[in-house]
Amino acid sequence: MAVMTRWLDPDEQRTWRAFLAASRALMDTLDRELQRDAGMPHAYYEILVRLSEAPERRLRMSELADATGSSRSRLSHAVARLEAAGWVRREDCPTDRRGQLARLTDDGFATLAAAAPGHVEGVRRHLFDALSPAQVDQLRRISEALTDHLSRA
Amino acid sequence: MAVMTRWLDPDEQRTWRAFLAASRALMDTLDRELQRDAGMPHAYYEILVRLSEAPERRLRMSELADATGSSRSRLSHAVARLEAAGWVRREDCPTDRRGQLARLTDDGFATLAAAAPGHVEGVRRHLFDALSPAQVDQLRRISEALTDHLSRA
DNA sequence: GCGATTTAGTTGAGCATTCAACTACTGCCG
DNA sequence: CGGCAGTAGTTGAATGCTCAACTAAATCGC
Repeated sequence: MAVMTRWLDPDEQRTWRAFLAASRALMDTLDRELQRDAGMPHAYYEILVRLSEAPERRLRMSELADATGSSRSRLSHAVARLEAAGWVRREDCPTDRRGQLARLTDDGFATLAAAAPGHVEGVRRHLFDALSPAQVDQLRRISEALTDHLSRA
Repeated sequence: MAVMTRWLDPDEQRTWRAFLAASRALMDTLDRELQRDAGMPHAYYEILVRLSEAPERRLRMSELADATGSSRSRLSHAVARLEAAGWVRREDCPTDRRGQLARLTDDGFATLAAAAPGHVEGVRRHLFDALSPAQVDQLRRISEALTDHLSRA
């Protein structure tokens, strides 16, 4: 049962490679800036952001994993590092003895607050300043369609 | 000299997070598929693709690094692994004694040829099938604007 | 043509991520 | 109740990436 491959036509090829190059370049740039200015990779910054927005600045490990689009294992390792840095503390979950809560410490919050302006400025300069308002809107719709599609599969 | 941070408004925030989630989910999915089906990460696949398209299936290390948007160091490590797998061979550059050429072996080409249909199918299913033709066009323009902007900075 | 700078590429250490295996607890179904 | 499938999270090994330091060769400037 030889199934014909639906190859990419030249336009699709160009789009795919452009997307690949752009998203990689953007993430690499932001990651490098954040590492330089705040001493943490972007993935860790995101974890701190999500915690800072949660009630009492704490979340179940699995909710945090979902929120950051990370695997359980990755999050476990990451939180271990963040805990060693003093930015996060682990707490037992009162309602489920298997569960753990990650809580953002004051120190972690302060570190995040110090890093945020520089990082936001980076996102603006490298992403939004390159796009028209219409393109920003298009990018949002495209991204949401993509996420939606991927989560259905 | 306190410079006001240009914070993201709610729309921008939403766009940024959607983009982050979508590109990460897409790349993770394709990476996992490629690892499962071809035993290599997406970055390595890309290296093989670029080599396969080059005259005599070989390129200078630095051109290959540029083509794949990778650092010199990363490429060195990657080619070392690809060489160990028997998919790439290093050759001395005849015109610059500092230089190295990476050449795709027949075995590497065969491996690539075997992996390509599945991977292309994945790109189509996870990316293009989720978007309208207009969105594909928008995504290309956005990506090209972004790359252009980033390379100027 | 000779020293200083730049460019090409590699290397090793340290960090991040993945995968698979594992423990411990919950909740369901008989 | 008792067993058992599913869920929560961790761990260690293997892999890949980053950064900084390094070697070696080309090129620039005088």
